[in-house]
Amino acid sequence: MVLVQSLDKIDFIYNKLYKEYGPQGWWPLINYKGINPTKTGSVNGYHPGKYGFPKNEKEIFEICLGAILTQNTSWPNVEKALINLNKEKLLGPKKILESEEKIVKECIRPAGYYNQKYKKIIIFCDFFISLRGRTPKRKELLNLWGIGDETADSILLYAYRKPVWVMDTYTKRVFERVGINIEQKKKMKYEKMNEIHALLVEHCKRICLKKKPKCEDCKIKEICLFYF
DNA sequence: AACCAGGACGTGA
DNA sequence: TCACGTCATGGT
Repeated sequence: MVLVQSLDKIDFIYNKLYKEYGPQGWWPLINYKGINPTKTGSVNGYHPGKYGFPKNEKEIFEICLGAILTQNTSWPNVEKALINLNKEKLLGPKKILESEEKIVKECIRPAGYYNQKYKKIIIFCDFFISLRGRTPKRKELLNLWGIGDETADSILLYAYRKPVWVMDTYTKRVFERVGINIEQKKKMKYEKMNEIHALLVEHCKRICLKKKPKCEDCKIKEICLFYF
């Protein structure tokens, strides 16, 4: 116990969850499906243990689009939309802008909110082209209609490999439970930031954020303020 | 068959 | 600031 408390909580969580779940291979890319046989319903595993993604502009764009499409939406639905777009050869900003509204909306329909998300995507395509390959600033992303804190940080972390925290429902949940002040989050190298966020998502899906949390199976319960 | 998913925005208090 | 309604499909 004393030893645990003396360790940094973030490191403790990272080590425990990594040992339990293994590398998660985020962000999902549709051309790297199913490499990792481990899964929890929504995820097939992608490129676990490899942090060299995205490898090109197309993959960067795909991640950005996925980040928008997955707003309040389960990943399988997003994946359907991305596969549809890919089939229509629309996984590129210019292609989408040149395409008919009807076509694009039909592709992204499985991801839900397709009217709103179409609008968000069009705005983002414009912005993405204007970047000409450079990394966007967080404020620039937030200025875009349809991109809030979480989507912006997801894009920065997974599309542009910036070591930032994505404070989504899952991360907030664990931080709250183990008593990590979200104002004093520790920054680490990109690879670790990438992995720990994915691990927190996996942990919440399996254990912490289920209707009835499975606290008995939780590997980090020793530092949980809600566990007795 | 309700419930909810890797949110963001607009509105009114 | 903050609480609430809206947006929509698909899996459990």
